[in-house]
Amino acid sequence: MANTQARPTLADVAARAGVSKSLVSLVMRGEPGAGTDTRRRVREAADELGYQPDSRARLLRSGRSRLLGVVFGIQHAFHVDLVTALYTAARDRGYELALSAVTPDRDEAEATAGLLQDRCEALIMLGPQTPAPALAQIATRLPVVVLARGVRGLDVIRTADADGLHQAVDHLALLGHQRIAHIDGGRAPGAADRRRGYREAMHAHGLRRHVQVVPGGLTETDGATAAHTLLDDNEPPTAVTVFNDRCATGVLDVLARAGARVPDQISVVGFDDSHLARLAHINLTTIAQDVPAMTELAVARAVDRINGVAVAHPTSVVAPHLVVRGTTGPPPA
Amino acid sequence: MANTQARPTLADVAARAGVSKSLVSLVMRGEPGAGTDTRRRVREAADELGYQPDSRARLLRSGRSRLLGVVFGIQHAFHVDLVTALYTAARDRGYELALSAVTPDRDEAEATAGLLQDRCEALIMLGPQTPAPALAQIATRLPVVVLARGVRGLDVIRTADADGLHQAVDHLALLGHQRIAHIDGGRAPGAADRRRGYREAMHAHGLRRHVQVVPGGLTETDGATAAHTLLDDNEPPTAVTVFNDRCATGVLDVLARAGARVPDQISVVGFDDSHLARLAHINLTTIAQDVPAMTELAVARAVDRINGVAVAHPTSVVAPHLVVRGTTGPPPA
DNA sequence: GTGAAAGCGCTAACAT
DNA sequence: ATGTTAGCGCTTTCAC
Repeated sequence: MANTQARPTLADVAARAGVSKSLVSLVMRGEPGAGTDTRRRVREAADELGYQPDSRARLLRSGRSRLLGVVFGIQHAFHVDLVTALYTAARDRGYELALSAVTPDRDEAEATAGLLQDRCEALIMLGPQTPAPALAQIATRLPVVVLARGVRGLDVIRTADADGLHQAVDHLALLGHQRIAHIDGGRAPGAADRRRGYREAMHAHGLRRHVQVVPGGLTETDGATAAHTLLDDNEPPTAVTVFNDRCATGVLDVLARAGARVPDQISVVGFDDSHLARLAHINLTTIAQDVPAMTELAVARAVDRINGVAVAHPTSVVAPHLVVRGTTGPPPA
Repeated sequence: MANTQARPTLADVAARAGVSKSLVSLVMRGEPGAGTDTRRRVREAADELGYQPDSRARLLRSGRSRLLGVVFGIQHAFHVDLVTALYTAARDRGYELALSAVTPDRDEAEATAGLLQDRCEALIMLGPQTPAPALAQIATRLPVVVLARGVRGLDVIRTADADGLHQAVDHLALLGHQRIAHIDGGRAPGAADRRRGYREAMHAHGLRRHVQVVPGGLTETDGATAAHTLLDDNEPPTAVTVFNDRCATGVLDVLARAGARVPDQISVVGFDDSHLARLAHINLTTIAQDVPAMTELAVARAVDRINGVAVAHPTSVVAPHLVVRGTTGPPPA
């Protein structure tokens, strides 16, 4: 249970195989320039000793870490989805991820500082709350790519939030809904754009007088509160678009307890298509953010910056799309 | 936006402050042995240059990383709670966390391999699925602490799962319930012990003939399925203990949709006291795992092993406790 | 209280 | 195809 023996080094392997360190180095990295027989002997020696290269030393010497730092909110369902996809995207381009979580007890500054010391080659920040100037300051030291939040002058990958709400309202209007409300995300990243999209779409459908924006937020609790507000209404809406899926589950929960049948009495549309929405018993109609596209763009952008490739447009906007599931239907007769 | 300038090194700071590298090294680490005035000058020079020590070089030289590797399932609500607390526990002992997530596309072996290369001084694995022999193999290379799963011969920190279910059944029996069912966790870590605790407690209360174990699982979907099974019953139970909170939310959701009032018609008890259970609209009565105690023990154990401290008992068991919220009450008359 | 020198494990540049 | 040398940025002796 104790690990008393010191780890073998490259020199140990070299001695055992009877060759120089350089050869071992080449073989371990799979580079050409070593004879077939030498190759085999080195491999054997390494296996026998249980040798594992020390990435710190390796990266210190080569001057690169091939590490992308990721700052994310571990409590956010959608961030979890993004991180999952980022792992894949990074691996495809030969990079590793260094995760640094924001928790109630560990703020963004602390999470970011850790990654800077690890000599990540770039930072990918998910929906950061850090003020734009502070982000810009960090960006003078290494490339920073911001995901899911708009920040002027920085590399940003984001969803066409307003467009998403157009799609949501279009869908509901087509089903025949008129009294369509929006539970918004307050100051959360993307909330302003989604609110705007909702308003524009309502206007476009001639439903201006039915516009109703209810204060909400990012969490289940925010959704629950907003749902109570809606139910207290004399003439509650027949459909509601919600800032995100997590908030929408709070809404659904309160509706179910109040005996309001979904979608017969009221339709609900979420946003994100996070894993929450796909759960069989939730089965939420939602606006899907294109996670694979966003994460691949984010990694690609980070790598481009690392390599000094010129970038035409710092902001990339990804189209969302409607996913119809079980929480939307025609309005009650 | 490009980071053209090279990062400043310790030598740069030394030159700027007009002192030797050694002094700068001392000051940056907050070690004693430098004059007050020198200290100030060094600090200034470092700030002006925006110097950040290179952790790789630092650790390479000192032979230590002060890094604890954590392998966790990013999709699991309870793991998220544990990671959050681990950050705090590690910081209190002067360690950092290196996170490596298990995702649908990235298995435990891959997550673990990454951390081994980073020269973590110990590994903390949350509810690992890796077979015991493979874990033991890793443990020959560095200290491994397993959280939330029992593994013979390894360092384990776990909750007294059976005891937790005793408390749940006691609570329900005291309220007057007799037909108490258990939705189990299948092959999940801890599931067998919780099932056993349920059976024992039912026997202790003379409710042997009411024992009913329904197949469940870890996720919301598993809970939803199990709830349907219960509702199809001729004589459904008046109370149900569920493997974990996540699964319990699925149960609650289905019950609400079916018009079953909680707790008037049926009481529900979860397990974990994850952040899910505390949400105002869920308000789930549950068996709380003592997350601060578990994480502190885990970090303490890892640090003890790193320092070669003798450990009397490899397995530490932490007591859970009942948290009564809104989903339990007396059985229907 | 301060500085000079050695070297952590590895890769890169230059031999042979 | 193989070996030798230097040095990444830092901490650690050991002098002064």
